[in-house]
Amino acid sequence: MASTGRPRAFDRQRALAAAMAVFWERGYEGTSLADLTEAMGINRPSLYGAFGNKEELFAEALALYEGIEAEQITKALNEAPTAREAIEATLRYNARVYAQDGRPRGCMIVLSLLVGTPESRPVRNLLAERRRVGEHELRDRIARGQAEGDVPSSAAPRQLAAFYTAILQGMSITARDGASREQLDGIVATAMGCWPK
Amino acid sequence: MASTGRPRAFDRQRALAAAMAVFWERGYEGTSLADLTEAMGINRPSLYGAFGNKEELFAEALALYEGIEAEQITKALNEAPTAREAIEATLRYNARVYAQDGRPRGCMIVLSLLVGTPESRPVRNLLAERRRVGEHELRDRIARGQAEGDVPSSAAPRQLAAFYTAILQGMSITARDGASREQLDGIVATAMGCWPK
DNA sequence: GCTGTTATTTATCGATCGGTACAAAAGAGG
DNA sequence: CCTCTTTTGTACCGATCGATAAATAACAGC
Repeated sequence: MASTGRPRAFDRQRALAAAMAVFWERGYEGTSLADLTEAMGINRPSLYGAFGNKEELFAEALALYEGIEAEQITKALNEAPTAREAIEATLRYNARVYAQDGRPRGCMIVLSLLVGTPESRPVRNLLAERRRVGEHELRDRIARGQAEGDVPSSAAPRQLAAFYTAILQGMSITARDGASREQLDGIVATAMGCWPK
Repeated sequence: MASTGRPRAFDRQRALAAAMAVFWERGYEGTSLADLTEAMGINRPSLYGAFGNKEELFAEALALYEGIEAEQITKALNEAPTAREAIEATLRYNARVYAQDGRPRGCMIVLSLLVGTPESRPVRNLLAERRRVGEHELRDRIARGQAEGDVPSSAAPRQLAAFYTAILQGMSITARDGASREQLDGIVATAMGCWPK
């Protein structure tokens, strides 16, 4: 309801997308306010006025990232007829985008901040929580497959989800280390060999 | 041959071990010179005199870390009679130490610095190289198993090594996120299901 | 045109960053 | 004792960190 006042001179969403790209590439602690304002094309007070502070801007950039990625992941998870195909499609999709040109390699949620200063603890917690949610989505899909009969009743959805989550995290690091899509696909192929029979 | 001059008043190896602990816990960029000197119990000029600078100190701390870990890993890899047992022993060992109390969780080589500023690129390259070496050791052990006949000739050592490396990296993140040894062992158990038959 | 509100630019703020200059101190060799 | 060498503690360097104060500019409503 802020129809009054001087109108914002920049596209808030474009600026946010630029911030997301920098955080994704350099991580939370590796990104300075100077990096952000330069990439976003705005001055510091404009950033603070529109986004609060560095931490809030990161949280919003992360939400944008998830919003962009969620569509395809959700599609891969839900549209496949069996849990196994759903998990494999999710892994294959990530193998593709993690090594894609024109964007930072690997997953922003996994790579942005794993260790750091006590001051950045809230950001680490935020990211850990998002990882936990992702793992839960895998688990729910596997449990659904079990309920629908395409996953053996002897399988342990929680354990399988933890395993495929670890694989996705390892793939993010491997992608940052320069692995090609083919190499990531090789990891996916091997990982799918663990599916319960 | 520096028998002359004022003798060093601190234990260099103890100070290095303290630096290693801080780098391991907070990562390279998350650790400040103030953090280091406080943990090491020395003043700044002593640190620079004994270790060069932050980057060289990190490299030496990393070498110490590898030296400590290498013994058990090498033992696990070489003493098992088959490649499968060797890989599983390595994974089990890491599952145990990653979640062990009294030390930072996860692997220092994996977690210390994955993304960051352009200035820290040399450190990232150093860590990526160490990860590559670790992967190569797994590969060599699998290839040896193939030569010795306990691994199917149809198996792909390179692909298997990439897979188990990804698992170890994912386990490091999972451990940092608070996973118990039992949870990590569950991942190991699932991952061993991918072993070629 | 005037008022109220918000965004803009410029110029900082105090704190911390990694890294050192300098002089006093502690040993070895003479 | 004196000299040489290295380490020590103190105090500080310029640069950068995240974040703001203050003044000006651009709009809406009246």
